[in-house]
Amino acid sequence: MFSEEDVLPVEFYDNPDVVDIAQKLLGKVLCSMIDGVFTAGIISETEAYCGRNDKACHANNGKRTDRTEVMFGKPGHAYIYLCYGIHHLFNVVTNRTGFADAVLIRSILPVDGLDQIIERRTVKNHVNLANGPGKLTQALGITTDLNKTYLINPPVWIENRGVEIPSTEIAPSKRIGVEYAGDHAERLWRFEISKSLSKKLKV
DNA sequence: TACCGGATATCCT
DNA sequence: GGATATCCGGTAA
Repeated sequence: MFSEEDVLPVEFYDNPDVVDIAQKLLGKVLCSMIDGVFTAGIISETEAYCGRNDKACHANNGKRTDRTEVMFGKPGHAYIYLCYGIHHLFNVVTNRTGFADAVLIRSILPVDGLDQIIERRTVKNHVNLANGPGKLTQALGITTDLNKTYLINPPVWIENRGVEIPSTEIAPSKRIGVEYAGDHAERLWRFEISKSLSKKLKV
């Protein structure tokens, strides 16, 4: 359920270092309350996208379009867009107004509403329910309808439940699917909780 | 108007 | 493990 006490405040997102935020989001809990159904999962994989000098970012170097406009707005809002015409991908807008930084959530470990998550995910395999950017939005019932929503209250918000991820348990790597970004694709701006710790956090 | 993408399920060895 | 069909909105021409 939504808790004023645990929700991440906007100050968390109002930070000029998006790579730092991408790491700090690991261990936090992405929550949704949709059609009266509460579901949530521990964020276990993220990617940082910077609005300046980052060819992998949709809003790179002031590229303002209808789609990217939300990234130039206030931190703590959701940037959700359709990928491959099928998948709804969820990002958190960070940094102050005018700076189009965002963190893509790539994977969560389901912790609340497992039955509803299984119901939403129309697949036979119930093992890897939310280990992908398109899978986790389906698991939590998040669609592009929720683009631009403010993530400090329902229907979608992020909580700090006190799970600390030591830096030694964070594995950096290259971002996925951004080959078109040339040399910027080489940056290690993808962050995952180590396999061993993920296992312990799994419900 | 035309191309292509911050991906995934399923089937195959 | 690897290959493959799949969907449609954004973007630039």
